[in-house]
Amino acid sequence: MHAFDILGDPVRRRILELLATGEHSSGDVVTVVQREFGITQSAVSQQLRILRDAGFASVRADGTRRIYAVEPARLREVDDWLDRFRAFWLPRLDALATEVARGKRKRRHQT
Amino acid sequence: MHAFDILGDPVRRRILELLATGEHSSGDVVTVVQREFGITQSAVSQQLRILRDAGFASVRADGTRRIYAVEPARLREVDDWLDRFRAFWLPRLDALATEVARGKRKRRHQT
DNA sequence: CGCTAATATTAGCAATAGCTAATATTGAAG
DNA sequence: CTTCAATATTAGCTATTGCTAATATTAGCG
Repeated sequence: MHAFDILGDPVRRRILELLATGEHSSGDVVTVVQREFGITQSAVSQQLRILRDAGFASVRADGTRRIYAVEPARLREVDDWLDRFRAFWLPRLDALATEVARGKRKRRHQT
Repeated sequence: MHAFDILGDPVRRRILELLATGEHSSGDVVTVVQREFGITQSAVSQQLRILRDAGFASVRADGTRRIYAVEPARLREVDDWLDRFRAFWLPRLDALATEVARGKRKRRHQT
């Protein structure tokens, strides 16, 4: 499934924003999302599963808790896709910045 | 409408990829998308309208032709949203790269 | 004008996505 | 080994989305 299909949902985006700040238990995520979107625990759990299955998040058990963390690879795909548009808002990188940008791009698909 | 909602469709993404390489007439877009997705002119035109309405593309008339161009602002939104995850794949920018990255970020929301 | 080419619009249909309600699973603690 | 708390799963409903087919619009040209 394409990265953008996953990011097309506001609940999933919100969950990822939350995970961007650090690990969180399923319960934590439910609390926040429930407050902001007014949906059930079930709905949040389903979205967490979608994020897992799509490789945007990983889980580990901590007793009866499930601790979720963001998995950056799929988000890098989005960043890579944007490369083709960067020329529009970075019309001319000077030599130095170009080097850095190149280095950054090369480093991709390694980790 | 959120940028990601627009980018969640493969036809729309393909159209934007096409426009990233330069301006194209509606007909050009139809030809390419039709070949790759097998959908009608109508469907493509509807997607072009969605891209226009959402601010991802602009049009100008050239006789009976409509020439489409990519409008980068909405794509920058996506780039901005990704900022919160960049720390995951750029764990430590050296001083130089940091300067460049900062400059880049500051320049946003100006144009 | 009347015709044609290029494009846009509309109505209606079908597939999918995301939700709720109900239920299942799993681990810890008494 | 039962009970409770945390989380996941399933079935089924509904709203939305993207499509086709048909039709409308507009510009250029004879």
